[in-house]
Amino acid sequence: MGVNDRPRLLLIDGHSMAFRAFYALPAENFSTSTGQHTNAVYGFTSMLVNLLRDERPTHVGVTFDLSGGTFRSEAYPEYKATRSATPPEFAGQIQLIEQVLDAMGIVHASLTGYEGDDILATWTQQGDELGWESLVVSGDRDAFQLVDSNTTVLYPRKGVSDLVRMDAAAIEAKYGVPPQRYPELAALVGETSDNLPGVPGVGPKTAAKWLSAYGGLDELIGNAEQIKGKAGQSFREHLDDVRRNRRLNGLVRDLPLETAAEGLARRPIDREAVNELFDALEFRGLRDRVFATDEPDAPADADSVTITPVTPEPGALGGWLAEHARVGTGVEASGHWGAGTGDVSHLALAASDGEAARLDLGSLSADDDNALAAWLADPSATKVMHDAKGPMQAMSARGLELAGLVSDTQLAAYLLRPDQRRYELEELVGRHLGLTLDTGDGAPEQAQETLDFGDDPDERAGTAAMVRARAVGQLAPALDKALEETDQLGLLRELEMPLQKVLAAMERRGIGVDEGVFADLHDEFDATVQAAQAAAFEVIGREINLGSPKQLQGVLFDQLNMPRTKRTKSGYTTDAAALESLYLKTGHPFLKHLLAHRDSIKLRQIVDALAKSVGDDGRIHTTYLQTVAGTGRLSSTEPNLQNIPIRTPEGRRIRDGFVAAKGYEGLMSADYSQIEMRVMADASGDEALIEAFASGIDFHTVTASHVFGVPVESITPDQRSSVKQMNYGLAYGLSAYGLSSRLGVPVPTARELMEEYFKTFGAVRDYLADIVVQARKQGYTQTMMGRRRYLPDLNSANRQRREMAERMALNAPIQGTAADIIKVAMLAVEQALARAGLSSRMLLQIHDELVLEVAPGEREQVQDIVADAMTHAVELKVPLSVSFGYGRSWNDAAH
DNA sequence: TATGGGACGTA
DNA sequence: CGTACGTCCCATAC
Repeated sequence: MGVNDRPRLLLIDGHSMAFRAFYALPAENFSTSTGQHTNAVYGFTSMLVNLLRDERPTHVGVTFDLSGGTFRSEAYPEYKATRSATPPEFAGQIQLIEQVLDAMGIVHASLTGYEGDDILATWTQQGDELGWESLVVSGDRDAFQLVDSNTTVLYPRKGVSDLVRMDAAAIEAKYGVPPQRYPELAALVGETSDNLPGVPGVGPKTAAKWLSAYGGLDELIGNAEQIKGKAGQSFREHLDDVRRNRRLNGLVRDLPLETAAEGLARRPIDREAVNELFDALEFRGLRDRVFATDEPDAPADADSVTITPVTPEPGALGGWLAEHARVGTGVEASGHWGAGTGDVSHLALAASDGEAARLDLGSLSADDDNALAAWLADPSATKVMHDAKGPMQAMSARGLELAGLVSDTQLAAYLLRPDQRRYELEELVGRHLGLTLDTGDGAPEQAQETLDFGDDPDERAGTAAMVRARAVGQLAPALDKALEETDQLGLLRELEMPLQKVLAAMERRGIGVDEGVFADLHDEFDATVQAAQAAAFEVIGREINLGSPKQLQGVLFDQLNMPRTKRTKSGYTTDAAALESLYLKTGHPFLKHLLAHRDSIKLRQIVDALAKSVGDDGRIHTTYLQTVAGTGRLSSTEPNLQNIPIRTPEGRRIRDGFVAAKGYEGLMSADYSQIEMRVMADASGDEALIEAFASGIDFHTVTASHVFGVPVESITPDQRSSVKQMNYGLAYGLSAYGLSSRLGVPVPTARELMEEYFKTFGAVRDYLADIVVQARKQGYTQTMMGRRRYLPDLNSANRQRREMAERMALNAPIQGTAADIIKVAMLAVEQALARAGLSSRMLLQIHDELVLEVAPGEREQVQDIVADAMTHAVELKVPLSVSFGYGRSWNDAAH
């Protein structure tokens, strides 16, 4: 339990500590992207975590005040009446703190008519009666009256982390009275913050002297006449105030509470809830500190993942695999991987019967080596892994083929909760199996009971790897079940698992580059950067860092006195749109040079990053992330090949650097036309929209013709452009305000356009509205293929968060269905190319586009295959249309 | 030395 | 005051 066996009660005055945290941390530095301030939540939680870590309480309770009066304000309306209104940044943070406490399994309480302090006092009293030790954390000095030999107050000296221990001796030393007399002293002196005036001319020193001399307040009052001097006179004149103060500052110790002290025992943290909440609060570092408080005392009722380690004799591996590793074997690879390659040094295998082996791939006998390779390649010997794509690359680089991988627990966990930031095996095992994962480096006394991790670091790593392999093996069926229950098992097995293999292949292939192009572009962009910078310096007569928003603001708004732009968290924006508008207003040449500098330096940076990422094989190998996008999209990293410039002519030239390499004849680009609008047409069943797609006429023109009620031929470029913005904005929850700022027209004009649009495509409006209604009711959105996204904020009391969630809800099924569709198409392309025996291959996916490297003479066949795969990936109420481009480089393949 | 914000590239 | 991402740089806190 702790150093002694006595239960230890930690009681926190929630409001007072939340306020301290609020003023200790700058609100402007703590807010979510939705605008909710979180400084008090962060500070409070951080303090709580430190207390749990340092004080090791067995029981924890937090109290809050309720708005509205208490028996004190009832008796004395002026009580706390001078307190200024809570700052708007504090709004909502108490509720968030309560959510944090709920997720952490900590009881919190409040009671109508009473203050949080009264609840603290009641719990302390109960603890006292049970012979427990209490720690009361409060920034309110009234709490000092609770101090006795069992109870210590932790009083914040500065901020929320610097808490001073106020025990009886400390209070006596500071105030000259024992703790139980502290409220008597306070009654004499008064408490400004509570608006309780004391006796004028009487400070803590005099008050302490009197109380000591007479032995208490009652005795002092009884002898009021005897007190000499001005102070004595003042005291006699303010006796009623003193009596009132004493009545009000006495804490109530016998409240009828829902949860008594015994009910405050620490409970395990709800990791899922913490993750979800901290995701929403955009807390990162704090999460692990919170989880760390869960560990030390938790394993009591949490079993560990266990294994029976075995070491097959040389030559006996085949036999062991045949006997034990038949189905559902957990596999954990050790090694390194990335950029489409890697190496694996060890494999830990955990059979479903609990036997586990760890194999050093460098020292296997020839027989065992063959047996392992055959087992890995055997599709009927099913395996499960966690985050398998990297290890797949590493195995592949060793010439090992992996077949029969039936689940990846990271992918499965992603489908269950796509908005999670991390999918660590430890957490999944805790959440879905209620087990802990002993890794051998923590809680050794626990581990010893089940497993001997040994002293040798290699041996410990080996045991940990086998445990992880076993954990994966146990986790997979649990996740399967959860996916089954949400109708997403097919997504895992038929879509994400096969796609993982395809992505691995694409990463391995990489894309060919012409490094000379990048070198030339670097020089060219660099020259522009230098020229623009020199010109900019010339204009303002000094040299600054043009990349520093702060220095830029100094030049624009102080030196040049330009009108202020839109506010950011720390100053005024200097983004391109703002600079453009400043240029329109002022015509100042500095802005022109600055914008040119921005453009060129960004392009140079992109080119340099690409040049640096070219591998030894002269190709760039991105890594696709399959579990990060909340909607089901892929993302691309190191380098990100999904954001290579295309909009400007200069940027587009970077695509000249991506080329078909030796043995291939060209790059083919295939992209879906307006796939999201087609998804919307299908999902909404809107006849006009379906008809628009069926007509075969340019989509934006034909929708514009519907909206404006004029023939296609008379649609002006402006009209087409407006409706195009509208078409694109629809899937994002565009508002009239947003549309107006994009079109550069007044809000009413934008609103009219929207109304006209929805009059024309009424079913689209109904569909979009229904998505939100359904999602709010169910708690999640769904794509055509059943991919879910949970959006708890749809029911948030915070309008900003709620509306943000509504836009996410609108977008998720549309973007997500488009993502599902291209994933299906990718599987079909990969399979059809292989089946046709072609050497051409798929290299990149950019959300609605596929890039392929085409072998000589295969162009036509490849295009047919890709067209068929993409257009028939799914059957919609409208045709899926794909446009193709072809050329030596990615730029030449534009269409 | 890590972290967050601002800015900006893509679909 | 449309969604979904990743990366760079600077400024700030540690």
